[in-house]
Amino acid sequence: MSRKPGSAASKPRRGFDRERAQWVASALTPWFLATQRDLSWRRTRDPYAVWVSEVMLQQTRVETVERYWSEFITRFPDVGTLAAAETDEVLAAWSGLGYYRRARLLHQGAKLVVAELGAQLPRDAEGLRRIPGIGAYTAGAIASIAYDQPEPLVDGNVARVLARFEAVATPSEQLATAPWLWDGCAAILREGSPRILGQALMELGATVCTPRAPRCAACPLAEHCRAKAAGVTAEIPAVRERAASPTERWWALALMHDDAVLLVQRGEAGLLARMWCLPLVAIPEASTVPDRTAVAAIVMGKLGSLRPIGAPVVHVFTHRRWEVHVVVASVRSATPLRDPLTPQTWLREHERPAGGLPTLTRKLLARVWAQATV
DNA sequence: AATTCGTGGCT
DNA sequence: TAGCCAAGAAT
Repeated sequence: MSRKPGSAASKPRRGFDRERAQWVASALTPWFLATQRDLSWRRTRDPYAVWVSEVMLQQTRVETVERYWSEFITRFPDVGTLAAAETDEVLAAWSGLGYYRRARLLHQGAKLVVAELGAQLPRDAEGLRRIPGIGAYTAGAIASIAYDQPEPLVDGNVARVLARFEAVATPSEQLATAPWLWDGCAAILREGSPRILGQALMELGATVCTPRAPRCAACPLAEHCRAKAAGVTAEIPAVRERAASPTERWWALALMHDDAVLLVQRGEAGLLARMWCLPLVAIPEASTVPDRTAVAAIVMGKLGSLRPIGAPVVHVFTHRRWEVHVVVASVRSATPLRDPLTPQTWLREHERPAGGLPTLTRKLLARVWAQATV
């Protein structure tokens, strides 16, 4: 067989032969059935509930999702209820989970399923893939877990497990889309119960074949693991260096009126989209004292003292670090903002807004109420 | 293809 | 402590 130099075919052979896939399936199945964690969403096969769990689990730890999933399912028990809900209700239920766009895409997806699919989730990955918020991984996860279909799913866990098992040093940023991984995963799922094997691959990556300090002594695949045999487990997958996240500095205005503080709803796009927050004013370079002119550009009426309180609240996002200095000022008007279109609400201590309240705002409010009672 | 999007726990 | 990283998707 002739092969063009440099083509994919000239690369070292990768992936699974049938025999190797069979062995993985036979080793993984009893291991998973004996050792799997008791997770809330594993007690249902309702495709909608599985869908919600998979979206919540995107880039989010199992322990965190355990605090949200049951309550969300209770509040929105089926796709119709979710589709009929207001965006702010959904964001309220998602508050603290992060990556809030997931909640909005899930909501959009529910609306699409109700409006166009008769409130029934597609059973195949291709159909699932067309729903907002469902990418290649989530489509495979729903198809395999909820419907027991041999549709491959490659998340960070599966990629790491299979890359190590085959000793393939694919760079981590390419793993999610590497065809040999998807083919290999599909080959394994075909050799047993996709519902069990898909979760087993992830469970192994999450609890045994961990990024650092993998517990190879407890691994059911260790016997035929090529990374272990070659002593290269620690080098797979290859990690890339990431740029340091810049620090941005803000004044957060705690505008007080009758023991209430003003919250504003952020814009529809970008960081913390549509979430409630204190009004923020960017702090110019080298500035240390609240700038009355900058505040007056946002707030109408006479401003009394602008009183900075406490040390700055530091909040770290994925690639941004915020240093937020809370500044308290009393206002006469109940509508103090210059922009009348900015959605606003007054909040007293122990109250919650009707909508999304991100962790950053919780931190800022804690600071406000702490000083208010002094 | 590289960026953008939260949060919390761990080392 | 400061970074690392987790059941990714969209653009």
